[in-house]
Amino acid sequence: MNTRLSERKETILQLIVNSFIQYPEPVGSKTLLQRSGLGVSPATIRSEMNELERLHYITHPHTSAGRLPTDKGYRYYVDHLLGQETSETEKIQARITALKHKIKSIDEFFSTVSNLISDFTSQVGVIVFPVLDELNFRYANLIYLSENKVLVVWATMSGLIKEQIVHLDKAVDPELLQHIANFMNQEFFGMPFHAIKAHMAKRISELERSYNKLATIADQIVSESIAARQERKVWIDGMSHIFAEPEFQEITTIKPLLEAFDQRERIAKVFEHDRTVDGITTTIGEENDTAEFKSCAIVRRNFYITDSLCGTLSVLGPRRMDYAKIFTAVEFVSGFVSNVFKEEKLF
Amino acid sequence: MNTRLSERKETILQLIVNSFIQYPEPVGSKTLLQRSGLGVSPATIRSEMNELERLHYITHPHTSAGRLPTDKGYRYYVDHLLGQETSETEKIQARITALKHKIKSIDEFFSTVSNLISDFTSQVGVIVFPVLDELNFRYANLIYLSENKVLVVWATMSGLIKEQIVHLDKAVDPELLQHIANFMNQEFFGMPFHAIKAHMAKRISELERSYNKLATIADQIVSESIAARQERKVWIDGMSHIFAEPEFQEITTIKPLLEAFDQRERIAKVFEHDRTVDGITTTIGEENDTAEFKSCAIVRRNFYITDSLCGTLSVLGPRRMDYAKIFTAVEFVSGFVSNVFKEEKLF
DNA sequence: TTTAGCACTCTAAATATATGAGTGCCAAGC
DNA sequence: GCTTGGCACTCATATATTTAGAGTGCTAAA
Repeated sequence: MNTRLSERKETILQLIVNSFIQYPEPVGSKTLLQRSGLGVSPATIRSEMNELERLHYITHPHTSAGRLPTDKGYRYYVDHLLGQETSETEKIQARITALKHKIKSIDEFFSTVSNLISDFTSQVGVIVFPVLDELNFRYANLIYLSENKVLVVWATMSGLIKEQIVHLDKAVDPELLQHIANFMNQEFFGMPFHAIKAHMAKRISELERSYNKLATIADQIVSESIAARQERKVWIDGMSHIFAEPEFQEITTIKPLLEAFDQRERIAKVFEHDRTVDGITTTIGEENDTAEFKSCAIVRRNFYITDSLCGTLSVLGPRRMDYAKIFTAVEFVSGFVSNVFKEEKLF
Repeated sequence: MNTRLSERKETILQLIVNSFIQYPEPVGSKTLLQRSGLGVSPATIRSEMNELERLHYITHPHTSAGRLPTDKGYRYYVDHLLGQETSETEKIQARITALKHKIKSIDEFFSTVSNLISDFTSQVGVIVFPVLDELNFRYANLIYLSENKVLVVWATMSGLIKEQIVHLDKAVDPELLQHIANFMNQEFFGMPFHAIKAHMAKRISELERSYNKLATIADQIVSESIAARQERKVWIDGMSHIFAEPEFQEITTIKPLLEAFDQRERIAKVFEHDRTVDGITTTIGEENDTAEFKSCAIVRRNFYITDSLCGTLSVLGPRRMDYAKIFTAVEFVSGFVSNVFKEEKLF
């Protein structure tokens, strides 16, 4: 399975993949020879191709067509045949540096970053930011809307703001709300949101005697807005790049993709990444669990907010992608984002 | 120009538009006769059609094809021939009522509403919410990030939260920030954001002597985050409905649409509406200024936040739309949204 | 092991043909 | 003076036919 191909087979596979990435048509032995300085005849190439096909690295759509890579072929290419292509790093670096001084809000920041990555790669850029749950509490602000409606504003240590309306069972007045807010800000500062519910439960028994009402309401606010199901934030950019790809020139192929992107919550799950995975991951074609993306490849890379917490930056495109270029871009940009959170202390 | 057509011409135009809305093909005199109980021969219909074509209400793509409405035809249809179709109002009403008790945040609320309207109409739903500028100040929160970086959180009276990072020219400490926040909250409460800049300028001369530093920094925060160009919020839902429309079955026709939707700020401008316009507005085909939407129709309706301030709820679809159904949906849903802001005092 | 030669395959493009829905116009009829 | 049946004409769409050429696999010789 994991055996290495002969050197010439590797070269030919690499040439086929490169050719197919550049020109979206199956390539034949003769054309391949022309495009590379390979010192053998078409017939030789053909017999090697025959072998590669037998091993399922390449295939051809019909008898008289050229060869193109299979998922397995792409996989081998990505794992073994990808030369470091450092061509465009300066360009990326330049735009990233320019960005550094313009960060205005997390929302705008990620919106810009997803645009950046999509621009560099000419593919769809997706960023998934972790749920509130996994972030740390900075402060809460409670705004009186009516006697049983409160607008709750949560701020995280990393600068994310989340607001939410809570319908209370008991009536409140603005003064009591202020007390509750003070209480929360004292109690929860720096605490991860997921720990708050439990902390609240512990404190409530102690409090109930003296501050019955305060405790009950604070508890309801925590239950309904922190403990309730939270949505991850997702930024998607450059969906129209899909139209440039020759494999997506028919509505029947584009439609499912765009429909999938209409479902943000699902997209968040698909593009999220295990936080323990460091470095770039690629899933190619059938390796993707999501039906809609089985004709695509996804390149993912975590960026880090704290040591234990991360978001994911991804690129989605056709299997026929310039992986070298995309790897460089993803590596750089995700590194930049991690930096913003860690070393630069921008948030 | 604004003259009324003869009754029979109106009937025929109406039949043509209705037929074309239901079946996306030009309709001929014979087919039209079959589909309607019109008591005249095809030849008669043909001569009437001829007349209607001479008056530019209908056209035909080639000699041997049936007729279809022009923009002018649709316009006449929308202005004069639209019967009240009250068929689905209960269904809409039901889903709206169910929604009322689940409002959690402005973001989620509009995300749900745009989904609702897109669902009812089977077209693209767009909601534009006014810029911060036009809303009223509730409170500001200043969070110390580093000695010259502040996270500013603005809350509006209507419950919208906006956060922004400001890079300060002068260094601050958390205590000073707290003073500035207190100052702002006292000074600006209830004031429309667009008035704050001027108010600040007026106060700064009085203050400068005693609170030099506070005033300078407060001024910078106001200038950089309130006075700076603000983005309207936009929610778009149901873009994949476009794929169901027969006039958008080729990538060349879909691509420009989706590319336009990638540019949020532009979309906001296109779908925004003059606040003085009350009631539904329709722009059909060439009536749309935006090049990308000249093959579409847009139905817009303002909803009201205060007497002088409003957002817009719109539906975008092909010219060949079921206007009656869409008018009903837009009317109901925008009415509901206005209600949420005004009478129900949810925010 | 490599290669030239050759018969064979199959798509894609180009061309030809047929179908039929729809039109405009005219002369006859109510 | 409308209305209508009849008829020649038009033109997009669908189907069938042909052609060109890129590419293959196989074989036999180097």
